Amino acid sequence: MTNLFQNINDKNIEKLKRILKANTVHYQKNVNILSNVNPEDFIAIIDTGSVQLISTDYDGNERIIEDIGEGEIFGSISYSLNNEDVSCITKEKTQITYIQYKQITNDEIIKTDSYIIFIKNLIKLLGEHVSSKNTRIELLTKKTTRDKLLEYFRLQTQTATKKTFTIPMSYTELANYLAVDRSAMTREISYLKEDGFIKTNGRRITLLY
Amino acid sequence: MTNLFQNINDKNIEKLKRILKANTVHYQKNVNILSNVNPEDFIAIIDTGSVQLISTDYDGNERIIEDIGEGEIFGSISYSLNNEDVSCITKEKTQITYIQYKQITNDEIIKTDSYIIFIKNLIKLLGEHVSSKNTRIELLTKKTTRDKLLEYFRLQTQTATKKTFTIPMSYTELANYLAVDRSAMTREISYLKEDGFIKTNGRRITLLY
DNA sequence: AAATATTTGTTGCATTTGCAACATTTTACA
DNA sequence: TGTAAAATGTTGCAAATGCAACAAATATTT
Repeated sequence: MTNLFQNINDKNIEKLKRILKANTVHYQKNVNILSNVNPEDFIAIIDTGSVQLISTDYDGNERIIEDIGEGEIFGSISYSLNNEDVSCITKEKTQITYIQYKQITNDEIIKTDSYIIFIKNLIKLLGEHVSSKNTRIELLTKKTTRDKLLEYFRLQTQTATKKTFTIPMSYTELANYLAVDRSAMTREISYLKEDGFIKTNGRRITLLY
Repeated sequence: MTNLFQNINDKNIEKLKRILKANTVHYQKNVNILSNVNPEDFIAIIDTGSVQLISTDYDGNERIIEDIGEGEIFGSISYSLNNEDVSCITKEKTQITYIQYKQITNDEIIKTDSYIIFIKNLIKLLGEHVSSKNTRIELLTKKTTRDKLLEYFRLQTQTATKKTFTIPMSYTELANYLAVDRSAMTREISYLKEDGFIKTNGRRITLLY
């Protein structure tokens, strides 16, 4: 995962942040932070901690749009607020740096040495963003819960070629991510165990095929 | 929708393309173009025409990842090929310009006047990409076909505040986009008509609420 | 450490959905 | 323009899934 300031030394990061008029804010846990942000286009970088973007529709149903962790970005370039009621809640103590979108191409910054690296990082980061959205769409378009789970498991093991892995979230969150009913998902996981596809130990899953 | 070369005059577009070592290729209809592209990271811009990204899983099921039209971009920054078999098929006669990702920050280009505008356009375009993915995810995470349809209809009318609109694709493609069975979707549309929610005339739909 | 909240697992039941197999209409193209 | 191909509409049926209502196990907080 790319970090917005990777390959830039600390001194230059500070310089960039100053020229970008970056604004760093600290939050406690469970704070709704979007209500504090001015509505202009911005990029937010999570320095430490994590947040969750949640939308609430007219029926009051909450839906997790995105989980955002350390080093990741979010903001108006990466999602539109539509008509929906989107809130952003810190999941723990969190530090966030805000950059106004329009500052990314201000007169001073384009003369800065590390600017090119910064832009490269930003473009790469946005690309990774699209890629992770595509992954979720791939999962969401699977027809059955079983197919969603098996594909999710496959993705978890494909990089490491390992047959055992630990899911990086709770089963409740996984059900949300896959957009299935949690209890129905648990049921399907039981069937997968019965059918000899997997073995589980808490959130640790071993593929038997 | 942003165009990668918007706000740049033709002369400068040519200059940029030259410095970016852009490569323009013409294709006939129904050609699999990804097989002709070298595997290095690239951005592809559709000058004219349109293409469809299709993945085929191990079962032979085809799934439309994305429809890409005039002025839009695709390529290795915006999706990863994973382990899947992704092919890119032209839907009509199509002209595509390829840019190597690494050229975006080459030594010569960063001295070019229109570079900043180009970068701005690229970042905006990538943001719009993420945004459209988010929209689809929002739809895919709705629980029932009815909810998916009603939300899709709402999104179609929200900008124009009109109650009537024409869906920009076939019902077959819409079913794919929403990841539901086509015939079941048709059935649900019938129910929506029965229940007085909508009125249809081909692909022209009027909301009655 | 006790109390509270959250997560996980289970299951009956009703609803929703995919699937299959059509007929019909519309569109593409040779 | 005629023919083939694609899109649309319909419906019975079986399978998958959401929902509800729990109990039990973990985690978190005070």
